[in-house]
Amino acid sequence: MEQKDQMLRLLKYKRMLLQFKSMGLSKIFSNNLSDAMDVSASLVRRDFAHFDITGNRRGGYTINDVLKRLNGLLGDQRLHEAVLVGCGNLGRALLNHDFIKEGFRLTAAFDINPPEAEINRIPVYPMEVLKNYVMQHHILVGILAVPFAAAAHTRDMMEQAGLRGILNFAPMDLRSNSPCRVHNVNIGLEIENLFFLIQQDEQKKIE
Amino acid sequence: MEQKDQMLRLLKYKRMLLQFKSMGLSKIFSNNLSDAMDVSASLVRRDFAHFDITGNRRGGYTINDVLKRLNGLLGDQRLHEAVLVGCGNLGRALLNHDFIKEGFRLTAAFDINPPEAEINRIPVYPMEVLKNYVMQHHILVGILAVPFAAAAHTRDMMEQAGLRGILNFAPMDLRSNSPCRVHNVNIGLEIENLFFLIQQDEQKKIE
DNA sequence: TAGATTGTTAATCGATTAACAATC
DNA sequence: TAGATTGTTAATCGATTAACAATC
Repeated sequence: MEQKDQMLRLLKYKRMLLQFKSMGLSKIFSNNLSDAMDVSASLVRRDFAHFDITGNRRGGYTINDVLKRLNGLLGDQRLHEAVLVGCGNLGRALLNHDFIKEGFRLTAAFDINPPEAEINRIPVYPMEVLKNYVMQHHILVGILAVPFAAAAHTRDMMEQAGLRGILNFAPMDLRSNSPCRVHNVNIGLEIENLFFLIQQDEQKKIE
Repeated sequence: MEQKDQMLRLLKYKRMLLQFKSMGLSKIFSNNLSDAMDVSASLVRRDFAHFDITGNRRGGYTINDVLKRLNGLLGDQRLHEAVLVGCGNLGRALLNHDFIKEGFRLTAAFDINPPEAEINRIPVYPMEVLKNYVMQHHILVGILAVPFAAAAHTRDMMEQAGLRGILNFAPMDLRSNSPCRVHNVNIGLEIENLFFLIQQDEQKKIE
């Protein structure tokens, strides 16, 4: 978990600040961000200080300045590119979703058996050409959306293709190995966790 | 984050043990679980001890015993039921996915403007009847899969309908209020986070 | 018995918070 | 000036780990 949480917070600060900015604000207090997100004002200031984001001891932080600094920290602002592997239901849904606003786009999709030549104008290729495509286009990140049974094998292929990061939607936690980061999004696990927590809430109410 | 992580670990232990069991094992060491998951052996033993799951100082833990205890802890084993709100691309994909193996099923879907009467045999109703349905069927958990602009409003409707937990897929973090838990799954944020971490990896390599 | 693994304690670690002096 | 907010320090908190005695 280390500083991964902090990075996620930086991304959230950025999004939140863009929202405040679009509402016409130009200054912001650590307190405002604390209210708008689930973060203490102390932590906002600490995060900012840690990355040399400074404010004014009377007037708070200048949104534009903070955004400038965050953009610098969060890396190149060109549109990021990623590929998708697995064109089942979930894969198709992701292909049909427009992620431009979120800073990246899917440039190609892959499937052992491409159901169509393209989906939402994104070309669909057979798995065999994944490696070539990834290397030629210098793609770093891929979304894995294949069924349980194919997950582990697909992960290996994606890593061998040279991808450095994988967002895994298959219902099986995949491990992260050194050259390739894997983040798991396990929908079933999240739902079961919710059920469990709610059940506990009920029990507490009774006690 | 508190003990939420611990609960997630319990769910993962369960899944992992089921896998080991299906492979024919009947005994397991804390070390095995440590190897198979991203958890130290120490933590496995601590988690188990914390929930009175005991093993044998020579032969490790009996998988069936642990599973029995975990099932008790993780709550009723009847199939959990949830509803889905928002039948766009992502919503449809979720409706077409079979979550039975993961312990729950979607019993109904809702949309301001139902595109079809049913999807994958799951009925789709207009939003107006959400509250009635949730109350009549004692549904506790809902998946939110509407666009950004509708997210906050939809969340309110779901809470007012009586749902106690929401899994939010809209690209906007929603806050958790006391009677209703909200867990956010922000795909865009996850991807951006991956890009950022990878970029940092590169920089470290250069240094 | 000798060896291996659990169960448990104290130590460590890192992240978060509280508090307040500095200062705009 | 008086008041408010940052920047920063030390205190707190909780989760994880290391280590080892108990014991099968």
